[in-house]
Amino acid sequence: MVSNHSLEVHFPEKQDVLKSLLNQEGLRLTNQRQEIVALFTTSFADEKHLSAEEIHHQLLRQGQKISFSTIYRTLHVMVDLGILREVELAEGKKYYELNAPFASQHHHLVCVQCGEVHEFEDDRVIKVSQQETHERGFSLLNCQFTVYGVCPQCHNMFNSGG
Amino acid sequence: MVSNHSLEVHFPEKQDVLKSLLNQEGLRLTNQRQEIVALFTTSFADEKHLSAEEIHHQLLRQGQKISFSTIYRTLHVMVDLGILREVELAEGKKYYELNAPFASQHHHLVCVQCGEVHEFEDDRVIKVSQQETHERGFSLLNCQFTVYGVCPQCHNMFNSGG
DNA sequence: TTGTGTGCAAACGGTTTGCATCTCC
DNA sequence: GGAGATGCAAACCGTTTGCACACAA
Repeated sequence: MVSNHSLEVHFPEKQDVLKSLLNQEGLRLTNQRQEIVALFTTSFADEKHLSAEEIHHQLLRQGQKISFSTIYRTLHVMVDLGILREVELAEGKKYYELNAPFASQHHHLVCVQCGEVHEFEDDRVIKVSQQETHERGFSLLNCQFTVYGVCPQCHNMFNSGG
Repeated sequence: MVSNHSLEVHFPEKQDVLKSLLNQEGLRLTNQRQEIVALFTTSFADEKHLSAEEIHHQLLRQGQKISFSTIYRTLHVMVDLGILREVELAEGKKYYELNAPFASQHHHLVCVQCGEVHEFEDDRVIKVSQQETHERGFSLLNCQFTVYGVCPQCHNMFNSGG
């Protein structure tokens, strides 16, 4: 059987990019910051929209001890650097995801029953943003488009399960 | 000079609609509920996106004494009845506005500096929502599209004021 | 008259902050 | 060595809730 060692390398170039982005602002690359960002950049992470609590939970499971203050402070730093962006998916808590150009410009379709989140891209959304801001003389910073509905699985549950 | 008495009538038919919507559900029309909904329906209200705190403030200024618990409970009732809907405009607090069909389907352009909110309509946004939900078998409940930018006035302030 | 609505105050949950200690540059 | 980062615990702030009293139907 072939060694899967290559799957386990730590992609040092990613850490270098992160380090120089931080150092440019007089900030430092710490273990905690690395681990938090890694949750968003590892190719095996299928859930890329993370709340502070989910980050805490995942790092604890990996054996990393980290405080909520550090998580919140790191998330702010990453948003300021443009590495992450905040998204509104559910009520009462904030979610974070990789920001463009580190990830594609996309929007979200959320099932209000099970919380499942789909991403999608559509140029029309960007065009409407550009048109509206241009017409009113605004500069465009950001836009959030979130569609709420019920997914097929949850539909079936209600229809068959009573 | 002509009396402006007609401007001051209380549009009793609006209260009747509200009362029957409530009574259908076994709920009651109280003074507090009337006053809260009136903030959204009076034609002179130029700021139609209100938070619980703004509602509290405006009613106090009108000499109405009301508690936050009543405001929050009323907002929930009105959302359940479909009269109001929640919108995400700023961080950390919820805003409410008249819901369709009591108001038009629209979206928001927000200045992140001064908080000014513009409403706009665009069929493309609804079409994208319908297309995405249809493609994935979701039912469409709701969508929120919010564009963030800087308005011309705030631009000028930064450019000229230093 | 009775069940719904209100106000008060306390609880709640996610987030922020002050401070002592630690660590990256 | 010194500025910046961390962890802890307490504070914070918008929101929710339990309970006694008030009021619409």
